Parts: sequence; structure tokens; C-alpha cells
Amino acid sequence: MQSQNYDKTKDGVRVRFAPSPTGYLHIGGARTAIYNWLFAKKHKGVFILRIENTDLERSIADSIQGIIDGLNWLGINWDEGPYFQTQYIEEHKRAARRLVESGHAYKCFCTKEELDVKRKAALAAKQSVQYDRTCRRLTSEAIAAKEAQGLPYVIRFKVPEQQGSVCVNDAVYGLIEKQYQDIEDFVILRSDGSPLYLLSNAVDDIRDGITHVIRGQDGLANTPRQILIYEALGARCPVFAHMPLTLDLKKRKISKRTHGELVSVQFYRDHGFLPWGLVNYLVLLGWHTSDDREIFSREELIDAFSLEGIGRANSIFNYTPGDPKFFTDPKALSINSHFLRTLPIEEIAGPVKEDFVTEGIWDPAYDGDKRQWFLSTMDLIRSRFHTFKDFAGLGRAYFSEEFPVDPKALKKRVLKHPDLKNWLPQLADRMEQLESWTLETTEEVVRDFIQGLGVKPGIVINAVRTVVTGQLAGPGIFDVLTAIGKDRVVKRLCGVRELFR
RNA sequence: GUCCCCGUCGUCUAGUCAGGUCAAGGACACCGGCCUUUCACGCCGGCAGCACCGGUUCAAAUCCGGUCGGGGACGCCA
Repeated sequence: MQSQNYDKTKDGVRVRFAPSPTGYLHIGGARTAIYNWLFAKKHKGVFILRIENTDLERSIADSIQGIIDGLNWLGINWDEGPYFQTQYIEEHKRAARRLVESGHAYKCFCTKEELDVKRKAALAAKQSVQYDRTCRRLTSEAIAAKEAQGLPYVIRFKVPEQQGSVCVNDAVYGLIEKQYQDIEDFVILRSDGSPLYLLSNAVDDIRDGITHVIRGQDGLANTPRQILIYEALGARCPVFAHMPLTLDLKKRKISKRTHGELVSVQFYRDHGFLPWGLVNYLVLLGWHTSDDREIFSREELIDAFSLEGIGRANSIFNYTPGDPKFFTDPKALSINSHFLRTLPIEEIAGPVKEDFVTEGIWDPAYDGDKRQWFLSTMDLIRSRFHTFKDFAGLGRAYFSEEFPVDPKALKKRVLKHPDLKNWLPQLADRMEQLESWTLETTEEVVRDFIQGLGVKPGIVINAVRTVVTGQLAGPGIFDVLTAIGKDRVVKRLCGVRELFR
């Protein structure tokens, strides 16, 4: 058998993301996809999406939609696919047969029951639990006889019985050696004729011309066996690069089962993350440059990315359940808010609009006459926000006449000084008479009013902020007043009496 | 039970391959200060770590050995 190289594109980089169809995109999976995607972009290669469903029963369309949606939202675009593993089952079977013919695999007639007994015995004797290779020693007559009886069989891979080992030169973990004697004759085809993952995966990667397999470290232990398959099939091995896993604070693998929605990409979309904020956070879980950069634009990240930067130690998704301040890893939030307050304002207008539409506070004029106002107001308030949900939440008073008043702010900034009940409407009267409504004129009228009262400026100013925005804190008050506008300010200030009830 | 991998601040990590310039640097979080009408932003400062033990060496986070701790793989799962 001659060696066939991956020459799909004259040895250009070809990588793939091969999730199983679970119905949603897991952040760990997203991270794997991101690394592959970055590697492909960096080397101007091809990124393939391949759905690894060997389970024919399931409704594929439904269960892959979540994955596709997640990748699309993140902006991780693929060049080929999605391919489906089920489409290639015949090819996998042919490969298994070919391996039997070439003497690299054999039929095994042992039943599950027999194997179970042996396994238990081995366990009891504290021996390693490997298949004892009974059927490997069957004569061709014995095999023919069993086949004639119609006995079901699986196909097992013949692991070399000599001394020695399989070597993997992992791009991340370095040289990994696995003794032949520590590998059992693993099954590659079930007794019902269907192929197993180890085989299918290798065959698919060979067919797709995959040059670099970038995947989770949980695949590391499979690699020696897959290399045996590659070699037996006469194929050139891809470069393997295993990435460390992401665990929770208790060092458990993160999963939807134990961590819920929090580990799905969808959750971050629903909670106001910018897609790139999530990408930037995820890429830092197990990868780093040797300078101190942590914030990247798309182009910067593609340029900076390399397999050498991938670490070997598992990282932890730093999330504390029930944390009142951080609903997910604080670092994720901080990266997201960094982008939220530094990106050109136009770039966050999109997601904010989408949210406003669902919240029912979108004004079509924000795309027209009020565009400038919309953008500058977002710009004014964004430095305090963590997600774009905050615009319709904490920032609601700027965009809607209906907004809640924070009870803490009300108590501390308004109710504490009963005189405000009269002062604020008086101030509103003065404002009413202003010809122009600018930073300067509003400041002048407010300061003048305060001077007349002879009280500390903060008392009035903070009360105005709370009454006008519903919040304890916010931008400089005169910025707030100009942003919200004379009519609404006056109306809200006069409404202070309501708040005293 | 067998095999493989990993171990630097609470978290993400730089530094480990080519030992000294590391009495260990950055980021997030936390604390304090400045700014200020508030809160953020920004700026300045602080807290906090080489898992442990032994060896090699003039010198070890870095090399070697062991211990402990963590993770992964050992399926007719993917």
C-alpha cells in the first residue's frame, strides 16, 4: 500500500471542527472551533465543519441547528461543510474490510458475555483489562467454520505484538510514547457492521485531507490508536495538537448537565455578550502570547495565534454559582465590557437595536433623525456597562418614558430630603424658561438655583439624577440633562411628588 | 487496577526547551488613592504565587529523582 499524502490543496492547511450533534454549542466546543478557525485563518487554510453523528436515529437537522447558530453568532465561518459522518459509513466499513484483507485487523467472535467474564476476572486479579486476543490466533479453518455457522463478529485492530511503542509528536504536549503492549486490540467495526468512532474519525480525516488535528486533550489518549489506523491504511498522519481542557472550580469537566445554560454559547448571546468578547475570552483559556496582550481585534488575534502559545495545564472556568455581582467568569465580563466601551459606537448599535426591538423600546428614528442622538447617548452611558443588555436595563430612562426607579437611590437621594418635593418642581420651572438647552445653560440654571437655596450642591444634583434616570449613579448630571432633553427632564422633575407617596 | 498528561498569585497566564538579568512580570477580581455632584472610565499604588521533599550546581520556578495533588484514557460511546 503506497503512502497517500494529504494533497487536497497542495498541502495547504486543512483543519476541522467535528462536534457531535448535541443541539447546542458548548463553550468548550466553541473554544475548539475557535482554535481551529484561527489556525486556518492564520495559514490561509481551509476550516471544515463536520458533524460526527454515527447515530442514524436522531433528527440531525434539529440537533445541529444550535451548533450552526452558535458558530454563526460567534462569527466563526467555515469554508467546507457541514459534512455528516453518517454519509460516509460505507466508506468506513470498506476501510475496516480493507484492514482485514491487509492483515491489519481480524474478525473476533467473542461475545459480550464472554468478554465480560474475562474483564471481571482480570479486574479481580488486579490485572489490566485488555482483550486477550483469543480470536487473533484462530486458524483460517476455524474462522471459516464460525462464519459458516453465521456467528456474529466484530472487527478488531491488530496491535503489533512486538516490543516498542507508538510515538506522537504532539504540537502542544511534545513527544508522547505509548507501548504497544499497553494498547489492546480495539474494536473498529461492531457486530452489526457499523463502524466505531476511532475508525470513522481517522477515515474522515484522511478523506478530508486534514493536516492538523486540533482538539481537546481528552483525545490525546486516543491518538496512538488512531496513528496505528493511519499507518495501516497507508495514510500520512496529520499533525496533532491537543489543547488543555477547561474545568470548573471543582476541577470537573464543564457540561450542560452540571452547569446548565451557562456553558452554552446561546446563553452569552441572550445575556448581552458581544460575540467577539466571548471569542476573546475563550481563546485566552489555554492560550497566550508571550507579550502581555490580552485584548485582540479579529485581525490581531489571527496574526498572533500559534500552536506554540497553547499551554499544557487545564484551565478553570472561574464561575461561582450564586455570585450576585458576576453571572459568569469575571474575566469574561471584563473583556466584554472592555469592548463595549472602546469599540466604535456604531459597532455596538446593532446588538443594542436588536435588544431594544425585543424590549419594545426601539424608535425607528434612531435609524434616521435621531441617529446621532442615539449613538452619542449610548456613548455617554456605556462606560458603566458590562453587557449590551444594560442599555435597555440600567440605561432605560434615556430611551423610554417608562423606567424603574432604584429603591436604594430613591431612599438615599430623594426621600432623605423632603424639601426636594418642592425644590425639584421649582427647578423645573426655571428650566422651563430656558431658551437654549446646553451643557452650559443647564449648569448655570442648576447652580444658580442651588446657590439660592444655600444647600450642598450634591443634594440637589444627586436627587435630579435619580429622578431623571432612576439610578443612583450615572454620567455627569449636565450631560444627563442635555441627553434626555428639556421636556422630559421638566416632566420628570415635576413628577417627584409621585415618588414621595 | 493499567497507561498517559498536568501542577507559577483566588482566576487567566509570562518566564521552564537554551539555569544567573526573576528577592517571579502582566491581566481579571479584591483593597486604597487621585479625578468628581454620584457611579463608572482613566491614572497611581497595594494584597497575593513557583505544590512538597531531596539531588545536581558557584547559582534552580527553570535540570534530575521521589512524594502529594489534579485531570484524561482504558466500551460492540463519540
